[in-house]
Amino acid sequence: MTTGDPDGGTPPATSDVLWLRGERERPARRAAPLTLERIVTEAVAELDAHGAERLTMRRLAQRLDVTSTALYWHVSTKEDLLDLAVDHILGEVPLPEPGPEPRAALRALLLGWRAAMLAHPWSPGLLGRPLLGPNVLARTEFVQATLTRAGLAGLELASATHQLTGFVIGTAMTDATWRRLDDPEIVTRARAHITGLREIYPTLSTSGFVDQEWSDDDLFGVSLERILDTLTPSPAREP
Amino acid sequence: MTTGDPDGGTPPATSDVLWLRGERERPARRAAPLTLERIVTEAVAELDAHGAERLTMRRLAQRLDVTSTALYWHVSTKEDLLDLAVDHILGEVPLPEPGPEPRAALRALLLGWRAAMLAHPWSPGLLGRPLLGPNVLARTEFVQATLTRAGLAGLELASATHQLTGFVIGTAMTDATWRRLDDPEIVTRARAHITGLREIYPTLSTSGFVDQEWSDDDLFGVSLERILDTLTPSPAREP
DNA sequence: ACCTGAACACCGTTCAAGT
DNA sequence: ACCTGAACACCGTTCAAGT
Repeated sequence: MTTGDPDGGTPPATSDVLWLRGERERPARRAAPLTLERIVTEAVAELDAHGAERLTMRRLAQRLDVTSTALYWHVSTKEDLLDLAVDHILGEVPLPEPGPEPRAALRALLLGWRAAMLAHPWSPGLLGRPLLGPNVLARTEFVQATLTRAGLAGLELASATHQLTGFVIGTAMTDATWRRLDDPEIVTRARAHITGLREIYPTLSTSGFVDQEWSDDDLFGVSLERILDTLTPSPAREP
Repeated sequence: MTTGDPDGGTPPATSDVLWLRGERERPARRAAPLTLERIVTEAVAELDAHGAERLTMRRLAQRLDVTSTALYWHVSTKEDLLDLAVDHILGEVPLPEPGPEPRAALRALLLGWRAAMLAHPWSPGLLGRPLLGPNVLARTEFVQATLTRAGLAGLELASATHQLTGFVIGTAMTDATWRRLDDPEIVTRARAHITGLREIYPTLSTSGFVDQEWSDDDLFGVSLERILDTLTPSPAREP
């Protein structure tokens, strides 16, 4: 291999001399080459910044300083890109050490799962496509492996997995809805709407459903413990 | 009030005589007047037929035999229309008689909730907006009222509501994904994809996760019972 | 191999105008 | 009050062409 001499062909015509070329004619090398990874990372950034409805191929391309059509060399469709974005953020979910305590491991994983989704509140709404990315599957594998270690099998195992994943996804979906609102006043209006219909919604308007006595994180926390209670040996609870 | 004589003014000019007007000149009265209700009903029909991504204001208008811009007189935005569609199908969920058996009432309501969503598999994906329609609220009111009747209050009530609604929504979301697929072969391919990576997903590929030993409805059924176990007095179960 | 430019067939929505 | 028609400012995606 020779030293870097990329263009060993005929010398350039004298009409093209480096020192005579204007500043703007310099290679102006792109900050980084366009790769699938850069595209996905930037897509996530755009989604975080402006939400799902504002992500367009053209805006994303602008961010990456290329033509929108250039993206199609790396990704075959916008839907594929969204699938990649979802799996990408699920990669942020830490996989706990598979220690000797299944319950703690499950709790840690599911709290992390929820945290990742709510950190990117556009993500729960994008879960309506087959979740088969490596990061999702790794997390699901972890859940099932841990449940197996806890002694579950067959229908009990399947049901437990169903319960846990359904629960994280469902609550993330509804909780993300409220976190995504740009106008916090809508929450107050929603509350007023329900309490204003006290006759129609007697329980909702008086049960604390509309108050924010407990945060959604608190609620998720205690609910998760209740579910884990039924799946793994648990500390004693009063009936 | 006189008998029907809508136009009591000057008689029509002789150049305009009923019997001389061509067939095509007849009023050609629209099948039905355009109302918000017809719009929503037809939107649901279009969604059922072709899915969420194919619903456009123009296609919907065509279905209703009007201009797309006519819709905007009745509905202020497409998003509002989708909110209406979601609440509309939730109206299909039967509200059980609030009999003396809370557990049976909850089971019936939640099974109905799931059934309605899966009957319109585009709906779970549209749950990312504040659910404040009358039909959703009525169902949520029912859940909370029944739980209250079962003796829950305060944090326990809030957590139970959170668990149940999160669970139905989350599982409906993932189950609808697979029911929406036009190509059933994708399921087989998904299965093959996981079992093909047996080293990476040892549990998933051998636990029955990919087999269809239990239908998603079966899984929902038993999981729901497990959750209800923790919320209401339940028949004895072995530990 | 990788990117640009032009083009196609659409979108949601606004608004003046008709009846 | 209710609907049409034209128009605006976009979309995702394809494809020939450049380097």
